[in-house]
Amino acid sequence: MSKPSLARGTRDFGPEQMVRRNFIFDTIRRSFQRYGFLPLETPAFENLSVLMGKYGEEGDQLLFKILNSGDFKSKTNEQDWLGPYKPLTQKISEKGLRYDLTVPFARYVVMNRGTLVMPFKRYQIQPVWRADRPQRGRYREFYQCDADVVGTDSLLCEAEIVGLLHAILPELGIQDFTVKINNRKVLTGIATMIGASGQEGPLCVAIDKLDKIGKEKVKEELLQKGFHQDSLTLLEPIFELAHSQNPFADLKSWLSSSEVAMQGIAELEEVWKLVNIAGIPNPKIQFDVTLARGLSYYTGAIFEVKANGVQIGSISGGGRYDNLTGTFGVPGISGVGISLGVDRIYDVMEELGLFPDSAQATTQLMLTNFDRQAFEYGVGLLAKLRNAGINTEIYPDSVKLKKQLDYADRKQIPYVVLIGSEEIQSGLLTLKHMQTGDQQKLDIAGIIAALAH
RNA sequence: GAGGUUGUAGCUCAGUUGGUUAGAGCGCUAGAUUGUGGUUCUAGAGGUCGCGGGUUCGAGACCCGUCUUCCUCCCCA
Repeated sequence: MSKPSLARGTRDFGPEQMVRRNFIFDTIRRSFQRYGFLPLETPAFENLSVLMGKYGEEGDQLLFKILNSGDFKSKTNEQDWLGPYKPLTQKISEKGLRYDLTVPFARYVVMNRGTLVMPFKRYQIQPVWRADRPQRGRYREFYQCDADVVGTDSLLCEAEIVGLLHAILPELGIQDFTVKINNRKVLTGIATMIGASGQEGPLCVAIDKLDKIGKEKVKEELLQKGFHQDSLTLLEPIFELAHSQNPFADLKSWLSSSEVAMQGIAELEEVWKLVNIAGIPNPKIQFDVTLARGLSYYTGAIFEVKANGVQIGSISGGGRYDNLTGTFGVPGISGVGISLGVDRIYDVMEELGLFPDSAQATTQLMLTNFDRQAFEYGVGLLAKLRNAGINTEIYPDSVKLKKQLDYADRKQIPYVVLIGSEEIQSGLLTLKHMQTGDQQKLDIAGIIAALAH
């Protein structure tokens, strides 16, 4: 009785949207394969033990948890229901919807490490779910397109990611974008340097907002989070780096005492070098110390891609994680990957008017029919036309011609064939071009020839 | 998770300080046109006013709750 509705933050994709989305998926998939990545799919939901603790506290909260089926209540006692919700959640929910594709991938690698060809390169295009508040460009169900390499420390992988992005985005029509790159090791070094070792989490979150809220607000936030005034003084050089001509050199002199930071800088320089050798013309990469990213598992390079000229969050993000498989008991497998957000890319393309109009019509030719006899005659022609490579359909009811033509018009079908008793007798069918209204009498071979080119 | 905002026909929206039978445009259906769509004309169908309570003689309008929309935080694709 009640009106149907969509769950919050979810959407249907109609035929028109799907044609466009498939264009994006196909483009991304083609490039992934061209770079040697193999396809993988994992289940929509995982055991919570796999998911929990991988995305930080915030992430755990944003996980969609699945209520145990059956009598979940029987395994709890009265005290569970009186106490806080988190311990109770653990007792009544053991599974959750995946939050990203990287963690399930790490799980897969660990479970199949004996059989995988290392380094293992996989791509994965599937929806993920997050229980946060929907906004523009933010949904509770959305698709990610991931490409990851595990089992090698080579910084070529980082450079290849830059290459991938420079292959995919322009092919979608997105010419003006920036690949922001940073390295977690640099951030770790900075944290140690200012005497806030181990505090890079909150430090990153605050620094990340520099270009949004400005230097003073960042300092304010850090003080609130318990950083000492001395730390802030030591942190001062970071604010100059944003405008630096040669940021790597400045970083090196500032952080010379930190071994970790120096390694991070060396990695960054190597990535820049490899990108140049790889010959990507005019690479749109930018070093950004303030780039932090909240996902807690990153340990090396960090990426984020912004489409310029639109008010939509980042369309892609990624980085290197040294110990993601370690949390599943198999340390020492380093990985690096990138994730493209199809839904945001769609929004960007729509805002920039990058979708071609034509992509929509799939039917090229429709047969009309005036009566039962014409209907049967038309049905008999379908295979011939389709075998000739023409996307063909016949109107399924012998209703008024007006209605049939109206249908063809609305579906933007370019050609219609009129079949009546006259046509059946002569074998000459009327081919009508919907846009111009031109009609000509042709036999079936003539129609196929007319539509062939 | 915090704060704000929105919801009336399939769509976009009117609806006065609470007052009788809730409107328009577009779209839809049928006809004008028994073998010709996109233009025009005519007629028609379509609404538990998001949902649930409350105030009132009377609620689309006021109050409370809830869901949803969009926005700012938080965080992210």
